[in-house]
Amino acid sequence: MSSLGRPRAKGPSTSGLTTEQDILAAAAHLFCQAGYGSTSTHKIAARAGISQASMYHYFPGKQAILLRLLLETVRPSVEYATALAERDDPADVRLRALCLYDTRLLLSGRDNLGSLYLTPGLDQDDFSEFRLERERLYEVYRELVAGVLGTDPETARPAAMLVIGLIESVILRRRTEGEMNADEVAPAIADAALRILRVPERRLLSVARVTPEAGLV
Amino acid sequence: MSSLGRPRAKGPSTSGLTTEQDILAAAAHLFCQAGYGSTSTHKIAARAGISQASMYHYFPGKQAILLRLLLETVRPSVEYATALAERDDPADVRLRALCLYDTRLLLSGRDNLGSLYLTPGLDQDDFSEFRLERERLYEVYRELVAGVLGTDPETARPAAMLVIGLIESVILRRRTEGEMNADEVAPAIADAALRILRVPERRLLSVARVTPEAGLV
DNA sequence: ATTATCTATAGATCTATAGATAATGC
DNA sequence: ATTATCTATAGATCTATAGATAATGC
Repeated sequence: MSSLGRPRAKGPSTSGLTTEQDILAAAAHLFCQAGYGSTSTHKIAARAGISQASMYHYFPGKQAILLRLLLETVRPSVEYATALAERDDPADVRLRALCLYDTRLLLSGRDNLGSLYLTPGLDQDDFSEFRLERERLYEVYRELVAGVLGTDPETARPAAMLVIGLIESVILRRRTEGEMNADEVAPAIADAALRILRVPERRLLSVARVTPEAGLV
Repeated sequence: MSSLGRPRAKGPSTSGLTTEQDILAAAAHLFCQAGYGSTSTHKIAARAGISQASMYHYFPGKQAILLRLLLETVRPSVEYATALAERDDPADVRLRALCLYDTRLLLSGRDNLGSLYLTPGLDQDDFSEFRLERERLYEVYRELVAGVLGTDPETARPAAMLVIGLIESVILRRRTEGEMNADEVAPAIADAALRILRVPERRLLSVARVTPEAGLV
């Protein structure tokens, strides 16, 4: 823990994190609480325990911080999904696992990081990297839904959007209702996703049996 | 159309709306595009065709504008829902009608006004009036879902949240995917809502038959 | 020498108010 | 006289940069 550079005016970080991580954590909290637009670089720096100017040593601006947070949030999902896509379990089993995983992810963590997806302006060029990752995730959903329905992925698009919408609705729900018990909510969401796709109730029972609550992979 | 007061510097409103409505429309557009926090009173005024200071003649600040927009968006839903709650059609028929109505409402209008529900900070005191209205709407959902499930409304709460989440997911979808055909999406959402509640497929067919696409009431 | 931080600050922007002004109404 | 607007502006805040400084590394 030798510390290079001039020491912080307000004392060293007590978080045990790097300064970059302190900044990301501070921004995550403020973006989720007050919103991206209402959060100034000064407030982020203050919460991270550094001066406003020091932030620019790590990020060229607020936008770059948001992009990093978005990527860090979507990437675990994409990785899990692409791993799932290569397995040969039945499609409904894999889809249920993905729903469980994503719902848990959205309900986990101290801040409602999923709510960053709701930030206006993500259709701007600067966020194309995030949009691309998200598109990869959506693609896996389409493939799995296609597998369940017995159609091709393009035909499955509207149904997949219903499923994705249901999953992402936990972001809004966490916002309005506060914290929830993921072990109750996640299976309820996953089952609802399969019901939307008309998976019969008796099939649901056996799918639930082979999906360990921890998810596959 | 006699016009009281000093004329606007940039010429009279071409919208045919009152100045108050011009302000609300301008704010709606900017809040939805750039987000509440990133929208200044100056930008709102500029889009409304008045000076920044003139805005304060109509609203004490940005927050009051947001509140008005939120109330104007949620109230039609609440009215439709409470009217529905008093009818004696079967619960599944009424729930389907409400889902159709709300989905259509969220998909209608030039701006994605539903996305204002996603604004951080609505848990602040200043928005209690909006939260109360929204709670009234949610209550009707719980009653109708309870009717479908044959339980009491409190027991129906988790299932109702799934349905509400599904409906509200069209806000996110409109944000990410752009405009959609409400006549395709709304029935798909409504049917999915009933499937989540395990309404059997054959019952769905007859429910769809008695729900005129325009909804009840 | 290198690094991570700092302080200071210019210039932009933003909010909210004071007070003037250009219409109509009486 | 009343009203809806305006212009002007004080004071706060915000972003981004320049340049200084207090550590460690060599």
